[in-house]
Amino acid sequence: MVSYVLNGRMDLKIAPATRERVLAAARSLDYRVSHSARALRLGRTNTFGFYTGGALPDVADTFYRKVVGGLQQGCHRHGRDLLLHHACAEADVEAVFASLTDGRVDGLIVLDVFDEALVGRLAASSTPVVSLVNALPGMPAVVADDEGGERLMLDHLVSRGVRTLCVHRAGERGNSVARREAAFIAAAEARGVPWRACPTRTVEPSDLGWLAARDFEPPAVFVTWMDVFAYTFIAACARLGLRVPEDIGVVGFDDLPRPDAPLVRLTTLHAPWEQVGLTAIDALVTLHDGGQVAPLTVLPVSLVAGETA
Amino acid sequence: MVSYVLNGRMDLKIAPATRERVLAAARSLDYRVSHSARALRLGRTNTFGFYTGGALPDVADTFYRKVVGGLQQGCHRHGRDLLLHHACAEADVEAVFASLTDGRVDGLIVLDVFDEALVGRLAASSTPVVSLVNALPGMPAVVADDEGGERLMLDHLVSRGVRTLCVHRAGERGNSVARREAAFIAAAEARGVPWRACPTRTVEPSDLGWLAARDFEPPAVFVTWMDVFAYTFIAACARLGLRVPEDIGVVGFDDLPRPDAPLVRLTTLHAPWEQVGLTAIDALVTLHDGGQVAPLTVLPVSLVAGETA
DNA sequence: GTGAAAGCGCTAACAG
DNA sequence: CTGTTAGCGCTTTCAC
Repeated sequence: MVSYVLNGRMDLKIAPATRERVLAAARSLDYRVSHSARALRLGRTNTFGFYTGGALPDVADTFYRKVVGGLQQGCHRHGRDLLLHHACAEADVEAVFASLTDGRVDGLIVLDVFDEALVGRLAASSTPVVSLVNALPGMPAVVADDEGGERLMLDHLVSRGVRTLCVHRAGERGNSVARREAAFIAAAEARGVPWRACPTRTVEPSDLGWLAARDFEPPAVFVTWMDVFAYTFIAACARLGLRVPEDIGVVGFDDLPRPDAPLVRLTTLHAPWEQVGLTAIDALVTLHDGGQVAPLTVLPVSLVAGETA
Repeated sequence: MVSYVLNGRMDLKIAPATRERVLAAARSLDYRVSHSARALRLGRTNTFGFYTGGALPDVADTFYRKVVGGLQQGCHRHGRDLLLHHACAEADVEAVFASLTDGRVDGLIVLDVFDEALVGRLAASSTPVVSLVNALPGMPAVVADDEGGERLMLDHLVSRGVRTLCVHRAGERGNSVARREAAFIAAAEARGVPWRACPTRTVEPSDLGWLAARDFEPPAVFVTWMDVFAYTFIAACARLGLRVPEDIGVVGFDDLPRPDAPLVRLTTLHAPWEQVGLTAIDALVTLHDGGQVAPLTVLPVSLVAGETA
């Protein structure tokens, strides 16, 4: 059995002479396995796919790398390959769905799929799908404990004697950022700590009027839901001549490494994004093998007490 | 011809009634094409692969996104899919080579493949391969004009009356960073402008002695080969109490957008990384169709006069 | 222990 | 214009 030899299988007894004969022939013919043929025959590809809706904004890069790193590690542990599907902005839902479920991969990890029709198709398909970071209807998800993290953050800020909570209103809905915001506000209200909304979408002067006017009572902290936004805020403060944290503090979420050395160590929440990716692959393997997985897996988040609040 | 109908081919005349019959059957059976079967039959996958050696460091994220964006756009234009291969650090060269050439993709774009054995195998394989950013022996490459860019930069600095050129010695060899460094130094010497080497590998105090001691005569500029390093340098200057560009200027290369708003607009060289990716795909398509491509394609770089030098 | 052969789903060529 | 069929390269079952 040529196939047995080439795959290095030891479960069948093959005469050493025969084995060597096969190997020699393969070498001389410059034999290369055909992935397509094997996949067709086996009905599986030993490959998992990663699909993220639309183009990832540049700001998400480091986060993305963390997640993909976890996926890679998980795939490696289970002897699977990882295929990074590329979102095609112009393609319609059916085309994207077709290309995701054409048998190229045995299962799918999805992130930031906001198209409800696509989510529905994927949830109903026979391909196992696991959602990352955000829970999606109809499929298991692996997420960070956004709510628990924000409660930790509120406790931290209260213990530091903060007087004014300037809460970032990003205007997002139904995703992890929105959950963080809701959880923080709920915690503040439960503790009776006053807060105010700061609709600082960008660092444009029009959005930073409250900051430029120093329209807050120190000690104040600006509470954001992503590190990258906290860093942007720090840059804006520097431009406006405000010191962090003396004039106003700032906190984030993610605890992602920065490409350039930041001027300060940010006070933030550490979310285990690699672990999220790794856990999602574990779930996908279980699903692919016909097992059951929890509809929602929540991974813990911890406080990183830095210098900014 | 069921196949003709399902593929929406109009070159063969099919009776509308038959066409509709086929389509109805496909719908009722929830028919889905099999990528593997089609690939096996056709001997092609309409997919190009992107492979980058080892894990990409976090600092390269934005650059990576730019390049991949260009690849994606190019693939889309040519109706190809893009498969992002994942480097598996533990796997040996033969295993990586086998997985890259198992017929999963019709051609390969490679970036930062430093293993010479792997380069040799790929160059000798029947799979078309195009190298990006760096030229590699035995395969066509698409690169930015590192040398021309650095000449532009030298001219700019000279015209601004710089007196001391502190040149970053990154210690890299044989890649685009090394080419930039060599070209800048050659241009400086050709113009008779003095320069000195500054082995600032990191922002550790031990590497920044010359900067902390202000061991340079203003107006001085620190010349680096990547934006990310220039930003790191700016952060170090801030920590040491030096102003940029008053005390010392700094310039970079890449002109990549920053996730957070930078405090200053960096003086740098704009390299068209998306265009590099796009051009590489064009070349790969030509190669795959049996055509010839130039061994080296050099894309122009332009000066971005910012506020830091 | 080893060789032969069926068949995965698809496309293209060919006969009707 | 339409139905049938060979065969892509692989794995696995079945005779030998």
